[in-house]
Amino acid sequence: MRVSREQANRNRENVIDVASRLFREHGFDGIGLKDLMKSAGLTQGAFYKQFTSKEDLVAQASRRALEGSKEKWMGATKENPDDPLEAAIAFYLSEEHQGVKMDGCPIVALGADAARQGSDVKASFESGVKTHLEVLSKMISATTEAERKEKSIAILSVMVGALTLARVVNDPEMAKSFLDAAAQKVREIA
Amino acid sequence: MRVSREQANRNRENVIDVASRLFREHGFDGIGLKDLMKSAGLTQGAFYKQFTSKEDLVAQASRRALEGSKEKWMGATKENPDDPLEAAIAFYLSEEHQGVKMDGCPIVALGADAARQGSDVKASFESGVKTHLEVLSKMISATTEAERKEKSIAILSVMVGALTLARVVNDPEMAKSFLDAAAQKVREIA
DNA sequence: ATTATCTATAGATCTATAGATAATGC
DNA sequence: ATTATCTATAGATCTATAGATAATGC
Repeated sequence: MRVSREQANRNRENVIDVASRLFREHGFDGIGLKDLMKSAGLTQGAFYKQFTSKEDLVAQASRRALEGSKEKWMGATKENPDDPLEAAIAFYLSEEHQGVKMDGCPIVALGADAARQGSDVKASFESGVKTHLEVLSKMISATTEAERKEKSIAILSVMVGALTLARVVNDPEMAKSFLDAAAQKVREIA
Repeated sequence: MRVSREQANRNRENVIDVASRLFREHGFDGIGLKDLMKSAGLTQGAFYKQFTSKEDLVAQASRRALEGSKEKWMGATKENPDDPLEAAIAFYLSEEHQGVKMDGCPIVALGADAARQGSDVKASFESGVKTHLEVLSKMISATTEAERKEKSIAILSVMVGALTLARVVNDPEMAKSFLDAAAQKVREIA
């Protein structure tokens, strides 16, 4: 039953990866440790040798999710080096992103949940938001650093807000109009 | 034990009011029917004579919360008829609103939760978001109706996004910088 | 007679822990 | 000898239902 240290580490990383996806899909309170561990190919009993509590996993999975999201943002620069912001708009404000929460932006999928959590979880979000803003700030034009910061915050806010709005309505056309209006304003702000 | 029809109606409305606040504070999954009913001065057993399921209450409490939020937006016009948008900025992008979820914007407090719910809950949010946009659209300038719509969507998105960001970080100064940057951009957009 | 609310409970699920097991690592 | 994982379970909590109670409303 016991596995090697390396395997145990792989297992732990896998649990964090799985949790980072399932939390985004169901919310922190929407999925239990039993199902999480099962999805990672383990049983619930193995959980507490790896994590001190569910909140511990919540914090680690949040960090993981935000790191993955930042990677996606950075990928936009690679995909379209001449206009990275347009590439970011293309993936972030897309109908696909609206539909697929599991692999999407954790700020939108879990922002309301995170606001109710303790400082460990918020620390994961804080450092993730910070790096998002850093990546984003390199995609835009500005004459001063203050302007660059303000623009980055505004753009991330528009995108987070518009995706949130798009996801809470039934009407797909209304949702699309939110994403499109946000895309247009992001271009104007940048 | 039985109460009059009028009292029963008052009780039901009270449960919806209480739920609209406690859901915003704890999330749809973060508070149970027992505590909800207790906060409304009733016991859990009375719940199912008034509601068909917890999801039913979730949908009704969401509608109630969004109506209250719209009222607050409309109050901004009364408070500062010359510049209603500035009044809206003052209450929405404030540190107080960042701190108090229970009476705050349900789109921010419950957006991530609502995205996971069924079409009844989303219908509550859809009609609420629509009316928010209508109120907001009267606070801004525009040459065409399309521009007015786009601006309204962008402004609501920035505000929802910035408040979300402000609530998921630990650092109060960072949070304030999000609210301030958003306020500035909202003024520029309008 | 009807019914809004109460107490009580069924049955499922939640987090966390206990003890057994079997493979690792010294 | 240590320990990662397993099965099993404790104790709390969740949604929903059942049946009793007492006041309303006809």
